[in-house]
Amino acid sequence: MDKKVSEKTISRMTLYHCILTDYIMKDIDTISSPQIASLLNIDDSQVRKDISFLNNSGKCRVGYLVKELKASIEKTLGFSKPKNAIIIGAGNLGNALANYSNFSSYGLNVLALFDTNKEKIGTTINDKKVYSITEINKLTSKIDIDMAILTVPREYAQQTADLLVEENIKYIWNFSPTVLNVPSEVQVWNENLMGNFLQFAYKMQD
Amino acid sequence: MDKKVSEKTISRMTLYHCILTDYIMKDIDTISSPQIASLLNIDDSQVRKDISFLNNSGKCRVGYLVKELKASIEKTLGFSKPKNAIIIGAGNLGNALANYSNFSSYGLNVLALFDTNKEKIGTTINDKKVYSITEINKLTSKIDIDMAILTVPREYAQQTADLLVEENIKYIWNFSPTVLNVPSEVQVWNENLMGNFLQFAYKMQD
DNA sequence: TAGAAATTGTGATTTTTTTCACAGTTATTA
DNA sequence: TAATAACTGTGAAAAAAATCACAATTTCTA
Repeated sequence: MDKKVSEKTISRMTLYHCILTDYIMKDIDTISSPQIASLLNIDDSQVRKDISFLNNSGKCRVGYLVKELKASIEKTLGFSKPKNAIIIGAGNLGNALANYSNFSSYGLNVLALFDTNKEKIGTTINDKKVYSITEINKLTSKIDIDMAILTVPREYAQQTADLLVEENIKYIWNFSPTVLNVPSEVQVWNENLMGNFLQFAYKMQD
Repeated sequence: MDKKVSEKTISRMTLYHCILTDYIMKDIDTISSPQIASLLNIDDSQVRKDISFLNNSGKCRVGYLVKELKASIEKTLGFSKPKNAIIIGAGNLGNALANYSNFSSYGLNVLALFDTNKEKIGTTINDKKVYSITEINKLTSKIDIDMAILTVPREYAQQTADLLVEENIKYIWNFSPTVLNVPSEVQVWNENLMGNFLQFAYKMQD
């Protein structure tokens, strides 16, 4: 691993990546730091400093080569190593995520879903089977699961997380609006849609 | 409006709010800063400093009163003023969000959905009607819409945003994996699920 | 071809955020 | 009741992040 890049820089890089993808669709070959900066309402030197962590150099008076820069970001963000994931909770959100076909092009392979609802068990969502959550061990014992995507209702979130910890899953992408209590070796990424709305709402009351 | 609270503090407050909601469900009356801090893996003085922005005081040796603290956070985060929203794009994600019954208890009222797909137009999702996007003006001219939730595919995101700007909508909660180009008076909050995954994936490669 | 303009890359500076350290307070325990 | 332990609240210090400023370079224009 190269030098450590801060979480803030990584977060911005994912936005640069969006912009670059758009530019490629529009067949534009080059992009400058002031262009990126103005789309994101940030300082252009910030953009250049972020890019300086990649092994990438721009051209004076021209900017960066879009494709090259995109590839550099992908390398740093680790697109290269695909990750196996399971979705726990086949409700609306679990469904939406299972149908999100973009995931695989970003290196995230959703292998299956798990739920407790008997009507859902046995069905298929976007070619992925829905299993009973009691069968989770049958999968985890066979295949290395890198990540669980947790979309169960908040009242079941903690007990489901406990189960995932037992199954030795180390990374949980948590969409339940609750803070999970897990051992320190397990990492949780809180999506917290409700919280994000509240943050946005706070900005709105200006 | 009171003193300005930083975005980082607000972001943490939404997590404190989650924790407090859990504590209420568990019938626990008090909580201390070290308790909150250990759940979030942050410093306890950070928690206290954040709380100091609220008009709320804790008790030595006891901590904070859960209900009181939750109410203070809600006041600061502006739960009080309900916001009218429309969802643009009745696909999987739009569907999931329309079904998210929690929204209203956080002050977000989804009034309707809009789509271009004729099979969806006229249907109802969780008591909310789906209209043709060409009819958007009929609603915006009658009712004050505070926010649009954008869940259309990336290739339509910009043109849809342009339409929303025309309709004088000032806040866009953008779930498309693209950076929107809008006038400076319009505020965009990028949800960027893909980007968040990439950020998490970066943490995974340690 | 000379001057102007646009851009990168990066040290230095400033601002913001986090952490530290500890006085002051209160409940608990021996 | 006195000592101890567990808190809060907050200035001071440290660390991190963002911005500034500018030299160096390249393209464009007249």
